[in-house]
Amino acid sequence: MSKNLPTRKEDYSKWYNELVDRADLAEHSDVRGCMIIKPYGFAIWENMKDVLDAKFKETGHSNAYFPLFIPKSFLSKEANHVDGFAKECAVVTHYRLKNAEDGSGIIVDPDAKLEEELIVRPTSETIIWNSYKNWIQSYRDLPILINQWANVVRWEMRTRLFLRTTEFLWQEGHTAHATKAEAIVEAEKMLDVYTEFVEDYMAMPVIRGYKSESERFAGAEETYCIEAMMQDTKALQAGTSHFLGQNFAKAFDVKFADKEGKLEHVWATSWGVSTRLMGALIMTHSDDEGLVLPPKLAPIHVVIIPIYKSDEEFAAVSAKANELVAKFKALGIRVKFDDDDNRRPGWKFAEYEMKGVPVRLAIGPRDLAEGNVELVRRDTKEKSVVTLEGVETRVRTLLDEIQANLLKKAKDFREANIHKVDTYAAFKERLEKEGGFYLVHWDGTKETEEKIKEETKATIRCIPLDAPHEEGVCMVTGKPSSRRVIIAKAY
RNA sequence: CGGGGUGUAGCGUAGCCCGGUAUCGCGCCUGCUUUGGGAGCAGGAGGUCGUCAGUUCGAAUCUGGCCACCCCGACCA
Repeated sequence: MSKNLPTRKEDYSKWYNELVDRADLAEHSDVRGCMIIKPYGFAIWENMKDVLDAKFKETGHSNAYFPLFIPKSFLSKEANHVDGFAKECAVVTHYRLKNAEDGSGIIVDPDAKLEEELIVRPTSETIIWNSYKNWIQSYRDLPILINQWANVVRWEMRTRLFLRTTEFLWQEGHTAHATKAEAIVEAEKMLDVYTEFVEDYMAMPVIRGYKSESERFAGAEETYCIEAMMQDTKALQAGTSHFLGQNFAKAFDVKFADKEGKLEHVWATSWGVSTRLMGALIMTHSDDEGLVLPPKLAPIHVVIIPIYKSDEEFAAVSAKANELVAKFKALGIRVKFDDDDNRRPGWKFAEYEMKGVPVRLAIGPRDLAEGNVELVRRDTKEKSVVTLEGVETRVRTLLDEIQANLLKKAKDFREANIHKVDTYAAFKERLEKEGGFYLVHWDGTKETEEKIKEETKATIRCIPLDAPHEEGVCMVTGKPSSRRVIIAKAY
C-alpha cells in the first residue's frame, strides 16, 4: 500500500475509491455492487441518522417499519412508478434450497416456487399505500406522517461505494394529507429540513429546486431536490422530496370522507436521503491527505497523541492526557486518547489525517515542562502550540470555527464554478473546458433537454426555487424563457 | 448490457510474449533497539497463481467458457 493517496487532480475517481478504503469507511462485498460499511464509516452515518431522525420527530413524524418484500402485483398499480423501477428490481421466486442429487452442491428447490413473486423493495410507496388504504377512512385519520429507516435494492448497472450501490440504506418518509395544499407544504417543509441538515451539519451548500418533468421521480407530480457541487465540479443530488398528488391514492384506492361526508382521494408526499450522503460528504471536503470531516458529524472530534521515550515520560504524559479527556467529555467533545504503544507518533498523525479527525493534540515531555500542547486542525493543517490551561474551551471554539470554515470553503468553491451563459456554443465550450454548473435559459421542453443531454452529457439539475424572474431566450432554440435553470454533469 | 483493461500471500506487485513448480515491497508474528511526521536490525509464518475445462510428460505462463473488479457508454438516489 502506498503511503499517499492519488491526488484529486490526477485521478479524481481513483482518489475517491482509495480514500473510502484507506479511511476505513467501507469496502466491496463479494456480492456485486453491495458494500460493507465498516465501523468508522457507519459511525458517521449513525451521526447523520441521529440528527435527521430528531428533525423528523420535531416536525411531527413517527417512525414505523414496512416489509422488505413487496408482492409483484403492488408494483404494477401505478403506471409511471412501475416504468421507473421495473428495470432494476430484484425478484424473489423461490423460498427453499436443497442439496443437488449429483452432489454438486446446493440448488434452488424447483418445488418451492412462489405463487406470486416478491420484489425486494426499491422504494416503499406501494406497500405503504396498500396499508394506508386500511388506515384511512375519515379526515380525522389525516394527516399520516410516517418515516422509516430501511435498506432498499436497486439493481444498477454500475456501482460505486456510497454513491450508487445495489443495496443502500436510507430513510423514506411517506405522508398522507386531506388537501393538495397541505401535501405541498409538507413536501416543501421536508426539503427545508434536508437543506438545514446538509448545510448546518454536513457543511455542504446546496441549491434548492425542483426537477424537470423527465428527471422527476416515477409517480410524482413534483420532485423537489437539493443539488450539491462536488470538488470535480460535478453535481450530486443530495436529497429529494416528492409531491405525489393523488397518484398513489388512486392506484391503491385510498379515499377519506371529508367533513361533508364526501369521499375524496388522499394527497401524498414521499421524501428520502440515503447513504449517498456519505459520498457527498467525502467529496465535498476531503483533500489529498484524506478525509476531512465537519466536526458536527465526526465520530471523534479530538485525538490526543502522547509522545514519550521512557515509561516515566509515558506515565506523566498519560496523566495529563487523561485529565484533558475528562475536561473534553465534560464539554460534550468526543475525544480519543490514542495510547497505543505499537504505533509511533508519525504513523498516528498520518492515520488521523486520513480519517479526517478535525483536531489533533500532541503532548510530550517538552510540552509538559512548558505547560503547552501542540494543536493541529485538519481542515487547514495549521499547527500551533497553545497553553494546556483552558485548551478544552479553545478546542470547543475551534470546532465551531472548522465547521463554519468548511461550509464557507465549499460555498466559495461552488460560487467560483457557477457560470451564467447565454449561447449554446459558449455553454458547450466552457462545460468541456472547465466543468461546473451553468445558469441558462431553457425553453422548458423535453426535446431541448434531451438534445442537451445527448450532445453534452449534462442534465438539467434543477429549476432553482429562488431563481429570480428574468426574461430571456432558450440558449438552444431561441424560444422565450422567464428564468434560468441549472445545468451540469452529474453523478 | 456494449467497448477497453485487470485478476499471482491480508494489500500492492514481478514472472506470462519464449511452458519446467513463484519475485519483491508493505503488512503480520518473535526478539532487541526505538518513539516531536508513516522507525531500524535480526529471525519467522503465510500461495488450490480468480474459477472451470482443454492442450501438454509438465500450465501462473498456451486455448476456450464462466465469475469478479476498474475505466468509458446506456440506466440511476
